[in-house]
Amino acid sequence: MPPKFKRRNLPLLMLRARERVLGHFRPLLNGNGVTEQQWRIVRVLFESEPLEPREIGDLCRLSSPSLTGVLARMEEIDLVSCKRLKHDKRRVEVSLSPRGRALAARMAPRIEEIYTSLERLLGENFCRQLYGALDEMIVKLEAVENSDDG
Amino acid sequence: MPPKFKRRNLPLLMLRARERVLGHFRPLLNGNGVTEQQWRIVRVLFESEPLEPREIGDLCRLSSPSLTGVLARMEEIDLVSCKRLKHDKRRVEVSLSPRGRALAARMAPRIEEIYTSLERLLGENFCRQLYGALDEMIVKLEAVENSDDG
DNA sequence: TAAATCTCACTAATATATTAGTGATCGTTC
DNA sequence: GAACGATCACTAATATATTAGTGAGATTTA
Repeated sequence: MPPKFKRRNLPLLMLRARERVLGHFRPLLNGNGVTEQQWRIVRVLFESEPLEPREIGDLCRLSSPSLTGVLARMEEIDLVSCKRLKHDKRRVEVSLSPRGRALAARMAPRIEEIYTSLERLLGENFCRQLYGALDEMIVKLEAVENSDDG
Repeated sequence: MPPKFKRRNLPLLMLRARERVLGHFRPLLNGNGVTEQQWRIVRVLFESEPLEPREIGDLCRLSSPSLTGVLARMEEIDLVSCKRLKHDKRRVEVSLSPRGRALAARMAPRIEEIYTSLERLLGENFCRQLYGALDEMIVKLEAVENSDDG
């Protein structure tokens, strides 16, 4: 029985690889009571605060509808605080709460440890090339998305 | 303000790259009324039929709970048929329906076209190395998952 | 062969993803 | 400055993801 597809399923292959990577972080995230998506947000806010939902969505690849729920839950468990801008009532400003900031500070070194172990498993050179390849993919496959603007 | 993390968010980077790839397939999938997950299943069944849920879950990286719903919906819209095995009533056998098989046959060449255009955008050599790198990651990061068996 | 164990699909509950659409608000144009 | 178009967060509806747990049914063990 010859294969009916010449190419392997690339999105599936990328999903598999990503699952493996996430598998190394998941215990830490679960142990600290944050989901993967919540951690993405905590992480970007820890680097630069405050941010607006639209910016967070772009940085963390979360759609606007997803973001609405995620931010609501994060505010619920006191990870972030959201306040509407006075000069533009459409917009919202999101910041880490003290608890969220403490969580980020506490988790950061553990996260780095995991990256160190990943680099040991994969090799530093491999990792460098991997990041480069992913960046290159994102740039080269980006144009097509925006080509149906007009 | 120095960065607080030495490493970039690798799962996020992989998600971004995967999103770009999927962006090229999504119009075709949506146009044919199948979700990404449903297409993964149709595709593996088109290559080798029949399969059991557990096998499909492993091949397509769908958890058992997700699979239950996805397969139910696929049976609902007549893409697959599920029948329980006589000699082992725990197990189920999933096959493509005639309609599912026709869909796969009709979509296959369009899928290949998209891969061709991706290869043109990224370069054949790049793609070959990409597949290799992802395979390597999956193997090298696999051991750790199974190391907490005992 | 009865009990303990294991496998399998499935349920339950909550969190996200995806697609389409909406209302309030802002900037621009006339 | 009122109509217009654009932006923004948000809602609604459906599909998946994740984690924990269950019960029927097969397999192993005692």
